[in-house]
Amino acid sequence: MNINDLDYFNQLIKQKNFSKVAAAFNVTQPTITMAIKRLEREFNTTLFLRDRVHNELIVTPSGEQLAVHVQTILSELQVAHQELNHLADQHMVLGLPPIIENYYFPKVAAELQRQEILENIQTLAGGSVWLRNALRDGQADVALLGSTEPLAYRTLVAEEFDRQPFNIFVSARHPLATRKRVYFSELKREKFVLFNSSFVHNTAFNKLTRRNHFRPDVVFRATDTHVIMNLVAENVGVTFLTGIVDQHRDDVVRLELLDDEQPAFISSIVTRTSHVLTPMQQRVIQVLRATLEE
Amino acid sequence: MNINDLDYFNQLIKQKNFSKVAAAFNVTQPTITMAIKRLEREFNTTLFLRDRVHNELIVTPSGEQLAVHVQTILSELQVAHQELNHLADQHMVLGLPPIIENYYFPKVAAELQRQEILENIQTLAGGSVWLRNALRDGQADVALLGSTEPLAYRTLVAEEFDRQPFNIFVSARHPLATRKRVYFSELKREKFVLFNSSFVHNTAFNKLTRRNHFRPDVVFRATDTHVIMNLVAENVGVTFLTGIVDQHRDDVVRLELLDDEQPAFISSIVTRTSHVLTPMQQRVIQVLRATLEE
DNA sequence: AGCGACTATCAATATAATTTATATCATCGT
DNA sequence: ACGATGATATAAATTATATTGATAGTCGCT
Repeated sequence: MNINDLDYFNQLIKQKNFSKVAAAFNVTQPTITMAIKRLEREFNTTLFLRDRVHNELIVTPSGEQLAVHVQTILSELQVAHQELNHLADQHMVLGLPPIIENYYFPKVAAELQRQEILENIQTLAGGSVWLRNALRDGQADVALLGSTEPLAYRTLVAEEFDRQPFNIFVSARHPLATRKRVYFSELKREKFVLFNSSFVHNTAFNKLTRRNHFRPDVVFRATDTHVIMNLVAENVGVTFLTGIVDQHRDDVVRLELLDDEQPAFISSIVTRTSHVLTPMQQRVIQVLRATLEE
Repeated sequence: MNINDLDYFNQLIKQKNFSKVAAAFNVTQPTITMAIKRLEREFNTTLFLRDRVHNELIVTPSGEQLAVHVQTILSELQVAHQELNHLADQHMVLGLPPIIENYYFPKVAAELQRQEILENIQTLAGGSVWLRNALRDGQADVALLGSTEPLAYRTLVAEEFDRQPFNIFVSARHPLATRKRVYFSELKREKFVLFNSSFVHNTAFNKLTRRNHFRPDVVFRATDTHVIMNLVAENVGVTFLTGIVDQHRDDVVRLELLDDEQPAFISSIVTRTSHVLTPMQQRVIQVLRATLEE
């Protein structure tokens, strides 16, 4: 059996049209016909019903079932390709969401540099949700991810290294600036400056607004903490961030939340279950652990 | 890329000898050489180091990494083959450990027969541990499994339908027969008649003996409840079983355990995550649910 | 009836895998 | 040092397999 046939099959499941699949792979239409025939013979079953009456291609239960396996086979191959590329180049790709890159990574980088392995690390930036997929697809080998629940995915191994409460940040000129702690419900009338939706902050924030039954007035969304903090300082709105962000400014005040059952910002070191760590990668992970879990 | 090449590669990882792999597949040795070359070109890397000095084949890190993926790919294909076979034959294979077959399945079978789908079900007997692997490898499509902990495996979905405490059964002539409840520690000096090690009962039993710091005197092990019960009735020893076993005899007395934190016999309906249920299979599972979860 | 959108069939051709035969390389025994 | 042995590699010939190009079949639509 040839991987090509699986590729063709996979596309046919999606496109449901032999000719279009052929075009997509730059081969002629009979090629696809033959490929599917080969698979049908190999598995001794019918995978598609060519319904000429309604002019549509119907996937049989066998076809549906095979499609599931073919998917994992193809993605497994894709991951293998990427992993072996990284191995050949002697580098590893470390996924880092901006917040973690800003507030945890400097410490790590210093140690990695001391051990002369920083040069072997390529970082990949992106929101935690996006990075989780990149990790699954083999684009990244290791990632530091934020989440509001402990990460539990089939294909990933996560090791929690920190858990931070979320805080509210307001301008020093804001009425709440004299407080140390607030209930989330006290923020019903506030304007918010927040991260955009690729950040876990939003999951947590949404949980809290839903629990407190209000629709927040979000006046701006950004992807950069400093932009958000500057807006907060200008009293454009208040924000919702972890305590780990920059606190070295006197024009912004941090307030703790008094609510019970607050969501937490959980940071984890995550790898694929299928990933075999090289000695270099093991050292990197050990540095991550040693530096982050303290 | 050809699946054959992956097969050859997989064997070579295990056997570390080109000629032997060739022999195993009934092909000539250059075939293997070429197959590995193709893979090395495809992945643009070296998979094996041919160490002629020490006359051994060394797997490179890339080789190790690829091996992991090749394994899952091949097993995925194997599962696909079996599943499609079952689909074509319009049957499903239901894994049943003997205890569950005896004490839960009769009810289920009656209902399945009423719905005329019993004929489509092939049962596969075996211990819960063995059946778990059979399910993973595609030999079974659905299984009812016993366990002492909730089942949580990457590739399997489990749905608990019952949880039973374990009980002690003694002969009516036994000194403890007048009691209703005992502590497990009171059984230190007893002789035991038990199931053999392919049953989860053992896991639970061992937990209790360890917790109570004693080495049980096991005088006999069997695979059949009735054999065990007959021996207990004859006062050969006492036994440790779930309460669901046959209680319609007056020569044996059931005692509950008074211990805190007792292990439980958890019964679950288990399927593969990758398995697509046909309408027939869905009906079967619905019958299982309806009959068992009540 | 004829056209358009699909899929199947088949002989010819192109591509790829396997075999057969032989070469290379390192080791071991004498 | 020499030849035998066990292992993998190489190259040409052979065999097997995939793809193409041309064409035919089927159905709906107008």
